[in-house]
Amino acid sequence: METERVRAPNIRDVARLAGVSYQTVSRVLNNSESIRPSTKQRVLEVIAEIGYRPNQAARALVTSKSRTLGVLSAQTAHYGPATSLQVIEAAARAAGYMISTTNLISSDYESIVESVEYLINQAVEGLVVISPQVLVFDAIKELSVTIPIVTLDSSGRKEPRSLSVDQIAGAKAATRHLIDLGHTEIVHLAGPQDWIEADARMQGFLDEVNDADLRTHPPLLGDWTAEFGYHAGRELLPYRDFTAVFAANDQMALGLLHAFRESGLDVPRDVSVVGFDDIPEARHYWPPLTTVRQDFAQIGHRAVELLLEEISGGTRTETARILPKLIVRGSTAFHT
Amino acid sequence: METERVRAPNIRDVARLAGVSYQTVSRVLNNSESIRPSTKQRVLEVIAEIGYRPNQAARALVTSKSRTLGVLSAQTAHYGPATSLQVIEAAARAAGYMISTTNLISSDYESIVESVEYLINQAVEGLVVISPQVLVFDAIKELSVTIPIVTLDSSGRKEPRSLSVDQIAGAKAATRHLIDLGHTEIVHLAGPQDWIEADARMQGFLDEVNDADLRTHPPLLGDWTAEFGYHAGRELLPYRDFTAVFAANDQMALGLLHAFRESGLDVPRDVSVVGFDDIPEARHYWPPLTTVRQDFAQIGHRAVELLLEEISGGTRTETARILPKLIVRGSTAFHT
DNA sequence: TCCGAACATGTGAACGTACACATACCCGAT
DNA sequence: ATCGGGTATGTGTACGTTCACATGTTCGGA
Repeated sequence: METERVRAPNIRDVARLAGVSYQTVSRVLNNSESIRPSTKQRVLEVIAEIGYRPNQAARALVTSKSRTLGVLSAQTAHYGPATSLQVIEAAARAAGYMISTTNLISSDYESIVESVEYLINQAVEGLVVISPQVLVFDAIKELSVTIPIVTLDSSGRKEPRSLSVDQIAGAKAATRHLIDLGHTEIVHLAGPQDWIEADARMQGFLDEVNDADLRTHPPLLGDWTAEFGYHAGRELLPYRDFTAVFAANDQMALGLLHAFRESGLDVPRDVSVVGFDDIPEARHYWPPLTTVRQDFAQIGHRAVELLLEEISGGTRTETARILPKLIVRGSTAFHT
Repeated sequence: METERVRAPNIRDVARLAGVSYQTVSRVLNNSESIRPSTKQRVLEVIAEIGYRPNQAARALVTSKSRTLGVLSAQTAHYGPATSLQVIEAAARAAGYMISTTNLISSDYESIVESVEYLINQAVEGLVVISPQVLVFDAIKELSVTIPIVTLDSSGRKEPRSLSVDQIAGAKAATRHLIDLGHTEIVHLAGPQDWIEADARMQGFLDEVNDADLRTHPPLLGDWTAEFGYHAGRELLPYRDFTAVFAANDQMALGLLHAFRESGLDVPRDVSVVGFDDIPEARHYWPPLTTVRQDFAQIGHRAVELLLEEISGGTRTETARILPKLIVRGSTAFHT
């Protein structure tokens, strides 16, 4: 029966029990070469036996590397960001990094600055910005952040390292689809304009509508929620000067479907609706939603890849570009 | 023009510039009392001027406190866990803690152990287990984890510190609602049985059905997805020996709605459907879904509260209990 | 005027690891 | 036998902070 162990075992405890110096133990831990296999074996046995775990704080202190990545996100309760986040966490872990997350609740400048500072204080080695809002860039600039950053961008901002999901192309594809079906009066239910993604989708929509010389309906600015989509739908109804709506995400599209159905309109016979994201539920909405698929998992994965590459001194500056894909389902039909 | 600063300023740099000892700076940083206001002021000015940031690693090393909470989660892309996680992160941050997350992808024992070990290696001071699977408890036991744990439990497991959302009561309320509407043939579309939540909901359903002396249909075991709900709905159709379905979450309920509608059945006229969770979209499904609301935000908040309390030496052992609430919408109707 | 207590500040260590460098060991070629 | 060079291992130190303790400083009361 031993006495109560009050202190966690450290590298020197291991060394003593294995009959080697602490430096040898360190070498084993860091997979250094030029260690005799038998020695390594012995050390590993002692480690397993006494349940030694390297002290990350001590490591971080001496190497001045936190092995932590910061993620600045928003809307983490939504499918897209949540999925990306999940993949980022897994990818980072696989690479021996941990993740520190901040979820932006309000989008005022102050809280953004606070979040970025929080991450900086964690000594994160790199930063992933998910679904960035415009102000995030300002905050990063003002704080003169010097660590590598990857933004899951979408615009023409031309940050040196951004992972660009071509939202504009996606929005254009969605709009083009409606035009090809014969629709000439198309309304866009946009996202909040301080979101880069929302802005890009609106841009794509406007571009395509202009190219086709159609009348431009002023877009409605929403907040991504189904609730908003529902109310927007109800407000649109009295006018009936449109035959199709392109919503900036699937949730808002769902709200539209609800509002239209409730008032006796049939989708897609009377109105066509297109969403964006292709969340897993979209194909089970009624009618199944035509939408634009983004591969959130791939986005998260590439983001970590890019970031780690830059942290380890890579110099590649091209921006990765991911193309979203139009998924045609039952919520769109020919305008007759 | 100074030379390139290659090293981040430390506490001694601050001390020198402020004309005090490093210990005084430390005191300022830790809000120690008995510091002359003018001294504190001067130190703070220097800190702001040179952009000094305390080195967390050094702090953690000497205090042997990581100020990190571990979160063991699953399904983080789903609304419920994602919402809880988001709140947990915010609450922890507010308390000066950071969060280290692991998302369980597969539910095999090995990967659970790996995840727990990962968190332990981060030297987390406490552990929150979201939507736990049964095996998680075994893993925690086997690894003889000694840090405080709060599980967002739901069962009668009687862990000393669990935050119990009374899933059984929720499931009973949902089932009772259907019975009150005159339904006697009710099917339960359950979640995966290695999930404690899924098990508890099934339990509540079975209890209520037995209490009412109704015929017990064998529950279907699903995987939480709308896709599964859809296929389950299609498989149920040929039998038509039921008039109501209680799904263990809203997504599966959505799939059911899809399958039923597709085959010409009207919900709620021909079949009533109840979900669970009350995700924000549920009220915009067609028909708007009757479901059981859980306050995921509150859950996350209380979890952190409990955990921090225990970390700081609290000894309260009662389990907090949160009651979900039945939300009646259009997907349920009297059986005629 | 002096003393003691409360207050304010300073000094020496320790936390656990990795890095730079020093040393011991082994083997083959001279 | 001796030397050189690779391989294997050991020793000293630094990282930046907090803690325990030591010292200096101020102020009211005798």
